[in-house]
Amino acid sequence: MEFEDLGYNVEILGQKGFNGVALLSKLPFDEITYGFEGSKTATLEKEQARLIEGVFSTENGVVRVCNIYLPNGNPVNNPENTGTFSDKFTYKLNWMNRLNEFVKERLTYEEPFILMGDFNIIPSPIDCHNPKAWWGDALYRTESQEKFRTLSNMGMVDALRAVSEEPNYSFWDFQAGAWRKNSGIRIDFLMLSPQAVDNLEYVKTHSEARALERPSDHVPIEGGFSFRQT
DNA sequence: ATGGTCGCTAAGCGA
Repeated sequence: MEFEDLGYNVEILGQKGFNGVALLSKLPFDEITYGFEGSKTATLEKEQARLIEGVFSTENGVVRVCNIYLPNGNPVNNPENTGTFSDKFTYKLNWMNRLNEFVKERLTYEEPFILMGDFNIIPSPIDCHNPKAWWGDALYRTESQEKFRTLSNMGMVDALRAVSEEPNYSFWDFQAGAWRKNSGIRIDFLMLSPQAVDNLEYVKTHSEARALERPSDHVPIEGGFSFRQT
């Protein structure tokens, strides 16, 4: 694997052709958590591969980093349109409930904790180019936004919004010339515990990556920290 | 309202 050749420690939780998350680290992993179940085998048996967490030791203490791929949840309604939510949207809401419980526990540790990844949530109108077009979508409806807001209510801070009021989109669809029209959305975040916010130096959205050849539809969000002695 | 574009994997699905 080429990332190992570059000196990274690599941990992956993946389901080929479906879901997957990974962490690369130059520091060794002290602990790894695969999904809400914790172990790789239990998680792959019982749930989708959407969460991986590593704990690292620095000379100034521990840092906990969790990468997620939150379910998309579309289409929201059942095809018969009886007003009932689809299995996919229900899975999304339940997954968010479990995430919120997971984060609540992490916050009791009072560690620098970084929760990052594809949240598949557009938190507010400023986070999309055309709010009207997204209304009712699984990424932009009250049920989803409320559960995302629970993270802030518990004390997690949206790192980008701590430093910028500009839209800073992280995703532009491959379809309908979305990149050309700057019809983007901000759905990828670094959410920080208070102890992580205290050490945040900068956040940078690498929108230039969307103009590469054969790009991803997402772009990287870089967070810079300088962890001090505690 | 539909289809628009990708990746994965070899037809159709999910995003």
